Amino acid sequence: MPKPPSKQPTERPSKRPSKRPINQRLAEAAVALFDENGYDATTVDDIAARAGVSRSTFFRYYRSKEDAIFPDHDALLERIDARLRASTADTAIVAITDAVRIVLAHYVDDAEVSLRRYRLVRRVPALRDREIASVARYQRLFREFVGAWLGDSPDAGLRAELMAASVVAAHNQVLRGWLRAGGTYDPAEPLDHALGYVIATFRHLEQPQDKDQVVVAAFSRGATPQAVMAAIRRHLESRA
Amino acid sequence: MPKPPSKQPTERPSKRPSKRPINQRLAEAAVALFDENGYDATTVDDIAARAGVSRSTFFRYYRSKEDAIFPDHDALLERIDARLRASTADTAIVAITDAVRIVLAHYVDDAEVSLRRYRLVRRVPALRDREIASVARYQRLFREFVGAWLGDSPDAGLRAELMAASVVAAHNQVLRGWLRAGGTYDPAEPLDHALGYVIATFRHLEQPQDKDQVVVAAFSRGATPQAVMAAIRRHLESRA
DNA sequence: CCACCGATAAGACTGAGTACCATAATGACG
DNA sequence: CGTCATTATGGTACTCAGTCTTATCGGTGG
Repeated sequence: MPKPPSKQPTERPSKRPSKRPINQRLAEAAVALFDENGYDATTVDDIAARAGVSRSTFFRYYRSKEDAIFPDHDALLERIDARLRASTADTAIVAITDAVRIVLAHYVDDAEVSLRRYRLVRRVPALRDREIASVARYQRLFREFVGAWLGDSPDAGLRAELMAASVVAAHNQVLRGWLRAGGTYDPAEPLDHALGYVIATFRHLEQPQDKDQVVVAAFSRGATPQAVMAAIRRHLESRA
Repeated sequence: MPKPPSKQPTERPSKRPSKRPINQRLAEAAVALFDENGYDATTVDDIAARAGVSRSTFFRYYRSKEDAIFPDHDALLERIDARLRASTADTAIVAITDAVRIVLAHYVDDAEVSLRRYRLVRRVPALRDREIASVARYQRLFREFVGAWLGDSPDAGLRAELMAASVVAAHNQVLRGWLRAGGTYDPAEPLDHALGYVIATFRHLEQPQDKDQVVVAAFSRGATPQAVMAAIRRHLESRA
């Protein structure tokens, strides 16, 4: 198997004509050519030529032509995985929230690149499918995490699938809105809103026994307000 | 552009050596060869040869090698679209439920084919990605339908995305369970259970104003039970 | 200076997918 | 029964992605 170059091949290169690392030059050349001539009309040779390297070198850095557009998906996937693994059962929701925030931040931090890629991916079916497949891998991570979290409770599989799908869908909805708007605002608040929506959804389902329940309480008319409050508090806390 | 053969090219063919229509013969040859030699090791020439036609003919029936495995996705997509369109706002939930049932039934009706395809898709990344992209198209249909249904209510976009994702995830969860079990049971009940779960989830969210609300009522100690009931009824009905 | 080693280049090869043209089958019609 | 138009099919050539193998380049340590 072809081993990828050990590191940034030239941290401080002694070569004259090119200073940026080759993988960046290739990615930039790819995006530029895709913009200019379209995805299908651009060959790998074109990309390599503009980057000033050979076709062989292109494939040493990217497994495929599509890969040049999604250079950092694998690294991001690993960060998400790491964040999820670094959590216990009682911090699961925080871990999920954090993980989604990491993904969104990754796009926002590189708004320029994200927007250009978005415009490109939107009109090239092959790239769209590729991106969808990537999203499915995130969803799989979340599903496995939630599944392990829920253990073997009833419907654990179904709930894990639904939660993962909802979390990813919420993220995508927020991200797409931000991209469509040209990245002109901070999507942090919309994301929290969307995630809050999702979490509220499933929190309700986790305590189905409480739904539609009506509590009727009767107190002696002479009871002090403190006594009434104490009784109510005892009742509420017995539920938790 | 190459026009696909107008109809089943030979309803009752006069040719001797082959009676089944060519598209079926090609699909069967493809699946058989993929089973025997693996997906990558099978070339389009191999498939065409086993089906007794030329390579050109293969590409006239299927746009790509992958297409031979998913011959009926387009037709199914159109059926779903038709079912969704044939509904009004107040029958939306029924339409969604029906549509999902149609998809599942499509797999169950051809259990043999579905199971073989499942085993194949599971271990060929290219096919997995392709299938994921197909699922995304279903999800898109549902999303657009739900979005139109919700109109411009607050968070309509987010809710449409979440509902569509949940409906599709529920279907996938049920289908995968059935496939993993070798198609040995009727998944209709599990599907209804899963869809019920999803519908309950969002029904709760549609009345968010009631959540976490506590009602405290005080009545004169001498009030008759009828008077208390009447007061409660008035309060509840004022909410509806 | 030499030996080694990783990065790159160069070229051959397979196979998917496209385009184009030639030919065989079919079906309608006189 | 022949003719003509239509349509499915076969065949061939081409582009390009992706793989593989070999050669060259450049630096580094001995």
